[in-house]
Amino acid sequence: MERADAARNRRAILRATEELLATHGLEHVSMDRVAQAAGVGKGTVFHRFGNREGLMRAVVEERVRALSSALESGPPPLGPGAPPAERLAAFFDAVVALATKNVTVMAAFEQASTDRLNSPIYLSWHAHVAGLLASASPTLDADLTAHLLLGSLHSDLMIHLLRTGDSHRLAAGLRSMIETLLR
Amino acid sequence: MERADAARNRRAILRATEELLATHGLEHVSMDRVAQAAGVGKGTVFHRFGNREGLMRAVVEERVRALSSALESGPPPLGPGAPPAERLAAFFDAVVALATKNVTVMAAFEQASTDRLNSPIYLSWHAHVAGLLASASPTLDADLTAHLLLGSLHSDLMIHLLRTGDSHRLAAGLRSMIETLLR
DNA sequence: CCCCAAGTGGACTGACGGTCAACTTACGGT
DNA sequence: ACCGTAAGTTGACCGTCAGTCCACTTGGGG
Repeated sequence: MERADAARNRRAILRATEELLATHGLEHVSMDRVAQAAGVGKGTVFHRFGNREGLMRAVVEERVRALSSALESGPPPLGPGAPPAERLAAFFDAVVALATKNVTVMAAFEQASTDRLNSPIYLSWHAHVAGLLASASPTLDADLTAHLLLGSLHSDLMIHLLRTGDSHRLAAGLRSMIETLLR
Repeated sequence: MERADAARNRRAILRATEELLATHGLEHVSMDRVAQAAGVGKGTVFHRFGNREGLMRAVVEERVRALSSALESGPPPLGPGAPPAERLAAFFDAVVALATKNVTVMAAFEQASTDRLNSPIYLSWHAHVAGLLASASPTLDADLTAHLLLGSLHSDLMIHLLRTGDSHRLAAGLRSMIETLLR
């Protein structure tokens, strides 16, 4: 079990990280600053989260949890029940919205991550997309296509689209791309 | 003009960087080690290339130069003359082969780069792809689609595909994706 | 051959992620 | 109510990094 003070500190650290990421750029959010902002020693941060990657992953996982559960047990078209093509469209609408609202957090995670493509979040999203693609179109290379579609969530591109004011085009573009691929 | 010793050092630094990247992982290639391996002082490296990003960009540009000139003045289907769809397919075949052979170099550049999408190389590739897409299918969002297709060159994905032995599927997948999109 | 702009080198700085051993504390068992 | 201990906390410390700076050297045009 996790002691009460440990749980309190975990929450404090997560909130401090989120706030620092929101107010300053991700490059100014060092582990020292997180510790200071959370009012704990640096050792505590590392004891809780292992390393920078672990901390950023925890922050991302918090922001993503709602979508994850909606995917596996929510109402259609996001959850099970709707036809694959519709579920795919719904998923990308949702995930693009999520990524747009959390660019900085996602970017911080990507930067700290050594193997993005093996992170639990990416793996589950990839499995979800690949599975739906495969059941909607058996001739497609579902595994690879899933990677290509998920590549659109890369923070580089998100930041670029937000800066140029073109972010609204991403969801639409993906929708029509999916439609074309499954035709 | 660049003095003779300066030119010699520039080449030595570039070669040292390439060799270190090839033999050790990119995370073990520090500016100090590059300087030492090239037999020059660290100050010289920074004087020549500005910063880590500049050095890595220079290495990448060297590896990419042949493709760039083939695109704008080489024989079809890579160069001008062939129909857009064929030029696109040829481009992605070539660029995937290039990226496969130079994963480490590309990865080092990405990691050191602060704004990949505004680097000269990416800008020129994006313009090339977007232009061809637009002329082959006026209804497409060519600009966005070009970003999505070029996302497949991200080193994360390349490394993953190489590790799992699936790299050969990338070129094929892109070919059929382009064909589908332009149909 | 001389001069100086161009080039060089490496000690130095500040910041970083991560470690660790000494210290403190929550809390289940008695 | 108290105590023993496993769990948690801490910040000084470490090695490494990218980048700076200035005293010094040198290529090569006039």
